[in-house]
Amino acid sequence: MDTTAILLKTSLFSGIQSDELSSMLTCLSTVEKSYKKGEFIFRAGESTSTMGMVLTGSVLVFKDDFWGNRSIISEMSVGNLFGETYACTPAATLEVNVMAATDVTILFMDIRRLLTTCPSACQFHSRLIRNLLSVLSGKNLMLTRKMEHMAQKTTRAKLLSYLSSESLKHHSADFEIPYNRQQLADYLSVDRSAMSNELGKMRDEGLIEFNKNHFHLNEEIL
Amino acid sequence: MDTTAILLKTSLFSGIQSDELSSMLTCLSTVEKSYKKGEFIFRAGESTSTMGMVLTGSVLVFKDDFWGNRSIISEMSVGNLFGETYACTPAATLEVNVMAATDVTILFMDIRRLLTTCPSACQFHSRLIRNLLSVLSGKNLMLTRKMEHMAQKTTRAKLLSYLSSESLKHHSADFEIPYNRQQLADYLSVDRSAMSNELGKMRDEGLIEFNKNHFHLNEEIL
DNA sequence: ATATACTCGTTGTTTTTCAAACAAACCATA
DNA sequence: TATGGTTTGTTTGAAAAACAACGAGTATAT
Repeated sequence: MDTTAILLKTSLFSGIQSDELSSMLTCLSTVEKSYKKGEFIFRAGESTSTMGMVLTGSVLVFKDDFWGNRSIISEMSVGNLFGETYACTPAATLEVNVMAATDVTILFMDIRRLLTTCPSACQFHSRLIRNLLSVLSGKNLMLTRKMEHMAQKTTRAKLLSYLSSESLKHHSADFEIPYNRQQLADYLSVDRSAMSNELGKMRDEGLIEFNKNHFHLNEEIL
Repeated sequence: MDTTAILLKTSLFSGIQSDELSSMLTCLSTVEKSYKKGEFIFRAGESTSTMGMVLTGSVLVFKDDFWGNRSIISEMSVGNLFGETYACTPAATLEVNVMAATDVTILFMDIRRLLTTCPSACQFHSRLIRNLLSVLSGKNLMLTRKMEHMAQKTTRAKLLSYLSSESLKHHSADFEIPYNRQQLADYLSVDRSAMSNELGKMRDEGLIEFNKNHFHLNEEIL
């Protein structure tokens, strides 16, 4: 699938016509770039006036604290935006890292072109800005839901909270999660081995089944 | 201080001239309303197309889970917006509660007036929308910072993470926090008594001093 | 095919949290 | 000033999590 086809499906470009897109991309000074798995796309401490959109592959957004503990904020796959928060407040320096979770291609956009150019000059600026508003409020929702998982007291409760919400999101008791065990532990802020242990117990008790990244929730917890 | 003076200082109305304000307020169908401490302003499960701004007093934004555990997301004081995330996505129902933390007066604004009216009809709409963008990205920052506190493993680490960030915010080793003990525990997702215990130990070890809501961080942890 | 690195599960020990109950301090107000 | 309600601090045993170390399995690259 080419870049245009991908973009037209994203929430940022929702409502934009295919023939309008190319002039918008020029207007936003877009640059496409590829990264290998494990490479940093943004690093905490840097500042940026561009935001990125995942075109292929996926990225991880995370914070590392002073002691090296990693806290994963989210995984972003095709069509998702990252860095827009910092690009919106140019004074701020990045507080998060963004790393390629797989080989990825990223489309960078200069957000200043979106915010500072006179909106009436291009009639689609205002549409883009309102789309961006909706992207940001979606992220707020995502963050408050993640906090709900983290707020649970026990590892088991955190897992159930997360797995239930994934099940809801996928409209199915079967689904794949985008994290391996260590990443899931870093996402929920728990110890990996303790979490692995807890998953095993939950399987023994018949609550869930899983194989690698595939999970199935049994009836009793739905 | 009258409503106009308050509003002109808020980030939502930043850059708006005093003489423009009153027509904007009409345009946004604003309604002012008072609540007693403890009253609900929004309830999870409801839907809303209005967002609120705190004019006097303060409110708490929180989630209660099925078992009655409360997770406080944030306290909002004068000038802060709430509910804008849900007002931005009209389909969504509220996932949080908003309660008066003190006696408060709230200014409600119809966000649809902001989003759906033709932006060119009123030249200040676009300014407001961009301000709203900046408010939302500020909230994203706030949420990721809060997550950083919650991601810490021990109660002590959570407290230190939170208190340090408050100290930074106030540019001082002395500051007041907006929460009582139970609220702070609900904010950090820890047990109140264990937290109280930990605070006591930290005082004994000379790391911090506190009296009610006033805290002082000693040199060794700055 | 082999070496290497990575992932995942398991175990036992140590540390922390949880939950409940109670005491002390504080506040509003009658 | 007396009183009742609220907030805060303290203690305790029981439960849970964190930690560290190990081994098996899997994938990857040479």
